[in-house]
Formats: sequence, C-alpha cells, structure tokens
Amino acid sequence: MTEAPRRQPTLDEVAERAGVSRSAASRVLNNAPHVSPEKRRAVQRAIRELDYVPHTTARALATRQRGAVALVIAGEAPSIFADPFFARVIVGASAVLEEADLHLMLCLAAGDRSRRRLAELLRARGVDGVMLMAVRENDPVLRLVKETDVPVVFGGRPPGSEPPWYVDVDNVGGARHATEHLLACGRSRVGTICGPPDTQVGRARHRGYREAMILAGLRPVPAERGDFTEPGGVAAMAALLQRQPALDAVFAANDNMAAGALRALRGAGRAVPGDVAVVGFDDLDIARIADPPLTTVRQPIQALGSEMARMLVGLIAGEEPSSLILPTRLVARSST
Amino acid sequence: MTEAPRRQPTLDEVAERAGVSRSAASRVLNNAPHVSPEKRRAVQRAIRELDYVPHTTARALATRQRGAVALVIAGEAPSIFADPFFARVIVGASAVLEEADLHLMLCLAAGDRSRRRLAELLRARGVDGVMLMAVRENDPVLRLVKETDVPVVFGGRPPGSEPPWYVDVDNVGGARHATEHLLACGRSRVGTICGPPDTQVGRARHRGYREAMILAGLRPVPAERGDFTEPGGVAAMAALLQRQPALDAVFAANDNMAAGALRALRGAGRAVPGDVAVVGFDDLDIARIADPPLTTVRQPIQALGSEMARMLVGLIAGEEPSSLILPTRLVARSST
DNA sequence: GAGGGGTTTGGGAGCGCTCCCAAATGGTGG
DNA sequence: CCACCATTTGGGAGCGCTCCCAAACCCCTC
Repeated sequence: MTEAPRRQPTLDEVAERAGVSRSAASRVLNNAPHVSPEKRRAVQRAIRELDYVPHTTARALATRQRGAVALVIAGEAPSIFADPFFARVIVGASAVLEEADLHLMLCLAAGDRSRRRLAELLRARGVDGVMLMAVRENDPVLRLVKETDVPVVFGGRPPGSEPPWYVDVDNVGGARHATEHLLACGRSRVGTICGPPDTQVGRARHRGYREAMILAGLRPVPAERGDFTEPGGVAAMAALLQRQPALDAVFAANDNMAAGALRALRGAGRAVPGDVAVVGFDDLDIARIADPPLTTVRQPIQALGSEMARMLVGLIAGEEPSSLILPTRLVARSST
Repeated sequence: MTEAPRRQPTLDEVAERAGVSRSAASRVLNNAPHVSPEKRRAVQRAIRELDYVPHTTARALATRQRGAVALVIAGEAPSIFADPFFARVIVGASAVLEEADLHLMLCLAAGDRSRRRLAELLRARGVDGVMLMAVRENDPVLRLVKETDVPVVFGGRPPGSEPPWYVDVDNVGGARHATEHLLACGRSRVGTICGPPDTQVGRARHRGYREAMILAGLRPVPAERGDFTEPGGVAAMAALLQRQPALDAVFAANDNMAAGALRALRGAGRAVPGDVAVVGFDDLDIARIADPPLTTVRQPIQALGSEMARMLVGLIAGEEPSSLILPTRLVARSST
C-alpha cells in the first residue's frame, strides 16, 4: 500500500534485460533445451534481479492447463463438510498436490447454485482434475462429472455405481474384522447399529457384519438403523436393547454412534465391556476420549486423501492407474 | 471419453452464429449496455444453442482478476488443519463466496515449500484476496502477506500484532463470562487450564479468566498450562488438583481440555459438578457428548468464516470495511 | 435538408505466456 | 573452402477474452 503500484515484471522484460529473445527466456523458464549456457545464465540472473514470477494465468491460457485441481464434496448440505473426516483427507491430499505443484480448490457442491458453479468450473476448464467425495445415489453431480473431460477420482464409491477411478476404504473387511473380534472375545449375541442404507459406507459396513456372523454360523441380528450421529447412536442402542435384551455385543458402524451406544448402555445399567462389548468404526478422537475408550476400526483417512491425489496426478499425466481399496486396522481398547 | 474431443465453443463462434461482432457478444455476456435488444436476443440464443461457457482463464487474463480467493492456514504443521474448527469456518465462508461468485483455494501453508508456493500464488496474482488463519507470532507468512498487494483478511489476530483487517471472536469476553458463571454458581476457588501462551487465543482466554477473578475481588489461581488437547487437559487437571486440592471449579480454555479435566476429575474421585464445576470453550461436539455434558462458551465459528469472506469480498470491491469481533454465548449444561 | 446530439457497432490492440517454424549460426567432412 | 547437418535463435501467431476508440447510425431540431 505504501509503494507505487509497480507492475510485476513480464517475461519480455526479463528477456530484454538478459539481452535475449522472449522465446529463449521462456525456454530457460521451463528449462527446455536449445539454449546456450551463457544465455541461460543471463536469463537466470535477470529473473533473480527483477524478482520475476511467471504469471500463472497467462501460462494457463497458453498451455491450456490450470495448475489446480478441485476437491468436490457433494453431499446434500454444505454442512456435511463439518465432519472432521474431510479435513484429514485434505491434509493427505494437499501434501501430494504440493509435490506435484498443483493448487487445491475446494467446492462444497450441495444445492443447485453450487452445482451450477461446479458445472461452469468444469466446462470452462477451471481445473485440471477433480477429486469427488460424499456422492449419494443418483446425485446430480454424477451427471456433471460424466460430461466433463477432465479426469475425476472418486473417494469412496457412490451407492449403485462403480466409478472408473476411485480410492475407497475396505469397509466390508473392516466391519467383518470388528465383528469377528467381538466373536473372538467370546460374544455370540452380537447386534449392530448400521448407518443410513442409502450410503455406500452404511451398506458396506452392514454387509461386513453379516458376513462375519454367517461365516461364524450365527444368525445376524436385524440391524437398528442410525444416522452416524451420537444421539442417533443413543436412540438406536436403546431400541436394540429393547428388541434384543440378551445382547452381549454391538458393532456400531461409526464411532459417533458407538459413543452414543455407550451412553445408552450406561443409562440402561449395562456395564461395558462387562455386560455388552462395543466396537466402533473410524477411530476418530471421540473413540479415544469415550468412556471406556472404544475398540474401533481405524481407517486410513489421510492416506485416502493422498492416494486420491496421487491417482489424480497420474491421470492428469496421462497414466492409467487402477482403483484402490485401502485396508483398515482394528484398534483394541477397553470397550471389548 | 466416448465422444470426439470437441472443443468448447469460443466467444467468436457465438458472435459469428449470432451474426454480430465479438465485442457485441462480449457486451451481452457481461450484460453491458450499448447492445440493441435484437442483437442481445440473438447472442443469447447462440449462447444457448452452442452451450457456450466463457473461458475463465482467458477472462482472468484480460480483466486481471482471478475470480478466486485463498484460505490460508498457516500453523506449524499441515495437520493443524485436522482441527474441525477450520471445516466449519469453510462452511461459513464458502456460502458467502458462492454468492459473490468467487472460488475458494485452500492452502495449508506450513513448511518452507508450501510457503514458497503461497508466495508465488500471491505474486503471480493467482488469487484476488486471502483469508489467513492460525498465524503464529513471527510467522514467516506475515512477511509474505505484507508484501502482497491483494487484500488480506485475518481470522483471529496473530499474537503481537494487530492486522489492518481481521475478524476475531471475543475470547476475552467469553472467558470472563465463563468464569463469572462459575462464580455465580457459588464457586470461589476457581482455577483455570490455559492454552499455549504463544497463541492469541490462549492468551486472550486466560486474560478473560483473570479479569473476572479480579473484578470479583478474588485472587486468580496460577494457571495450569495445557496444549488444547484432551490428554493435555487430563495432565493439567491432575497437576492443578495436586497444587490446589481445595478447588471447586475449573475454567478450561477449550472443550478438549475440559473433557480431559472431566476425565481426570473422575479419576481423582471428584464429582462433577458436585465437587468441582467445569466450563469449557468452543462448544464442539465433544462438549455435548462429554459426561456430564459440558457447560461451555459457544463461539460462532461458521459466522467467523462468513464474516471473513464478506469482509474480503468488500475489500476486493474497493470498500473499506472495519474489523469485527464476534460475540460468544455461554451454553449452560450439566457440568456446572 | 444539413447539422448536431446520442447511441450502436465492430475492428484492433492488448493481457503474458507458449510453441511452431524459418533463419542464423557453428562445426564437420570431403 | 564450400557444402551439409545439427543446434540455437528470435519472430510471430496464437490461447480466448475485454475494452478502447473511431466509424456508422439514428433521430431530432433548426
């Protein structure tokens, strides 16, 4: 504000100062061949002296690539993004993107207006690629990304479709392990609090539970449905207890609901893990803080982000990566 | 992938189809005056028929504005972003930005490399403005934003400096209210678990506590220092109890530490709120889930985001907004 | 019917970069 | 010493848009 609004120097000015042509300067900038060592040095000096920084937008226009990718959170309301899950995905992704010198745009694409903006962003080639998460069944965003010709990597699979490129977490396997763990602890009347059935995560974790039960020769208990929130977990656990009073273990499809279950069990006078063992899923902070600390299935959230980014960078570079399912790991604590 | 790689139509093509000049088409696009109604209609029809979308990058180059702003999280490690706080700021900000038709870039500017990239982004005019958060004392990022000529809005104030434009939360007032609430509950031996003193938030909340004590004619108890984490809260509470066994209330500078305090108190056999009342700060999920649910100071996180965005949009438009301190609100639950 | 005001209109010159291509340069072999 | 090939070099034409400006146009008024 104090100084004159001095313009940023342009490549022409660099070239002039170095006594070479703009083309030569451009070659040095992109360290392309066909520049004599002396000229190269001269240009480098000029760049340093003028404190030159290439104008990204101009470069983007000329090369037809933007140097940025978008992370799109579909969901039904922008507030879905408040889930700490996404923040950790971003931490993972941004490290990889930084390596590839790509910037990250964040689009909370809930609602018509933001979807229209996303559509424009894609059509106008505002980004070189997209990472897409929290897509629901028949989400209108699916049409948008189908029409675009920039590469799209999904995080998780939307229910009812198998995108060409995705990174997902082994929800089925994780849920199966969690249930098997309960069985291995000597429990046999294992119930489950499942997630909303219109989410792929909800479905997959429920399936893992059923698989484990059937494999063990037990009859799956009808699931009580939660909404991935703690209060939802309280309500579901209460209902489950009423329906199956003899329950000796519960697999909850995420930690929030497991924490709710803990609270409901305490309210009902059942000891954990004495009377009822509880396993959650996610291994968020709440699992460690819960009382008793929750045994849970840790999913590699940050790795999900970094792998998505890696895959996208590969696609942009013209490679043909293959989709990925990341393993989960059971973390045993005192709730079992 | 199935279709030919048909190029997006350009404005020239629109103009040609509408039988007008490129200039006229451009005017219609930006609905500028000096276009006859018929031509306007013709252009609009051509746009619709060709499914034309203006090329953002070209426009950016011509107008010298990018149509995007950056949210920069300074911090010392990228993982600071995993704090759910930022996610809610983003939810607030992105709604306002969407209204202003600005895109959001996210920069986790910890470490030299990412700071260099940020510097380039600013110098190369990759964004029209910046929202800046989690800046530490003497953070190198301060120099970067001082040198840039795009507007910068701070979220919170970095310790030791008063930025020209900021949105902050009334941490002092909130902490004072929290402490006064404890006093109003009939407590008098009120201790505090404070945050790291090199954060503005830590300092401000500690100050609010001291103000309330002094105003009430009481001697502030020397604070026990935590690090804003739950385990940190456990340790601090244990230390505090040892030092001040007669304590009957604690103000913790955030909910995580308050939850830790709860756990430590339970471990020490003190009833909450019977023996010791506890107040936290933030009103995150954990406050509601804690046992007993925490009385806490709610800060308007989403509003922080939206107000930052609003201020930035104003600055970009050439206005001269004034900085803002958002009020907090005490939420009474069962820990007091 | 010529002169004057205002409003359209379209050509052209950018914005700052990349990249193609033709010309210049330099080193080699016959 | 010249022809010939491989490099290096710089001019110029984009990329797709905005915006200035001069020319064209329209409608009055005198």
